[in-house]
Parts: sequence; structure tokens; C-alpha cells
Amino acid sequence: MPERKRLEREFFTRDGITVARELLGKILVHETPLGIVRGILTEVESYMGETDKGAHTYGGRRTARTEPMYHQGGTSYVYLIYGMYSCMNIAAMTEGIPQAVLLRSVIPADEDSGRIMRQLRLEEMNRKQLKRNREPYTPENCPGSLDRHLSDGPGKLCTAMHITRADNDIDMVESEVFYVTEGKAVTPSQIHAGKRIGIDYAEEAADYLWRFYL
DNA sequence: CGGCTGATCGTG
DNA sequence: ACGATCAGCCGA
Repeated sequence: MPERKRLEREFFTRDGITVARELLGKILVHETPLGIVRGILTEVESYMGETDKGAHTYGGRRTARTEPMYHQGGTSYVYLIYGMYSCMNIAAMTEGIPQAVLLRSVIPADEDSGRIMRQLRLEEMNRKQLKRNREPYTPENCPGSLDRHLSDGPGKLCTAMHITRADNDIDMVESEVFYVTEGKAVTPSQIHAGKRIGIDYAEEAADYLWRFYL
């Protein structure tokens, strides 16, 4: 199979809504010690700078944590949420304009990727089993929810693709191991829009249709 | 399938 | 103190 073309700077230096919609169907690639993991992006959300009450950068909050959102389009922004999960974003626009796209869901792009995602998610579930003093799951006896919900949420996506805060503030246009490539064709009619999830505190911004999914 | 809840820790 | 969440548990 021919190598897919990587997305260049021009793709990411557009507004956060355009970049979000255009990312659907593209392939997120992470080269890890376990092998290359490829996920087809199926759900994303836009976070639109200093005026978006749902965004970490609302009101111009520029701190050590939010700094990557202010960097040029194509920069990764990975942060810890609820003390135990990572969330992965890609910055849009140019330096100084803190728009970003939260990556909410992928499906494995090939069999190898599916195997790696399953292994990483299983390891994560077993760390919790251990703490609860329960028997670890095996690839055979694990609950069906593992496959049904392999990487269909921002935290699960990061676990399945081995994305941690070590991957924060990476330029995904230049990186050799963490980048996005062309994927499958998506037509406008395949793109659905809904309210963003988990930002009830954002008042009217909680109702904006800035979540996009296939 | 939908609703509820505890877990857990870096950040400001 | 507060989350851009998740899994497990419950009832329908």
C-alpha cells in the first residue's frame, strides 16, 4: 500500500471549525515502541480562542498548560483531565490565536493498529483491576465493552494510541513519529454536527454546534 | 440504552 | 477546588 501524504502546515493554519471538519476521515499516526498505531478520525470538537466560554483559553488565559493552544497550527495540546485521563488537541490558526480541535474518537485504520489499541486499552483496564484487587482481564475473557468502546472518547483515544503528556506541544507537521495523513474521502453530507460534550458551565457556548462526527 | 457515581491529581 | 472523562452498576 502506498504511503499516505502527510498534512502540511497550510492544512492546520485555518480556523478551528474548518480544521475540525476537514480532520474527519484523516488518519492520526503515532509511532510507538509497540509499533505504528493509525486511527481514522471520526469525531472532533472545536475550541475557538479567547471568546469561547468552553475553551481553556477563555478570557485570554495563557498559562503554562494552555501555551500549546497559542502555538502555530499543527501543534499538539495534551492535558490531564479529571486526574487520570489525557485529552489530545491539535492547535489551529497561527501563533497567538488559541483555537484548537479536540480529538474525540478514532477507529483503527488497519489490523495491526487494532491489535495495539486493544492491548493498550486492556493494560489500562488491568491497572484499575489491580487497584481494586480484582483478577486481571485476559484478551479472551475481557468484557465486550473493550471492543465496542475501543477508542470512542477523548480519554480512550489517548490510551489506545499511547498519547501522554510526553506528546504535548509537538509540532505535528515536522515530527517523525506523531502526525496526520490523508485518509478516506468525506463528503459534506456525511458530517454531522452536535453540541460539545462536558462543558455545561459554558453558558450559551455549551449550545454551539461545534462537535463534528461521521 | 440512559442515568448516576466515585476515582484521582496537575493546575492556578 | 476544579475539571473538554470513564467504567461499572443500576433499572427499563
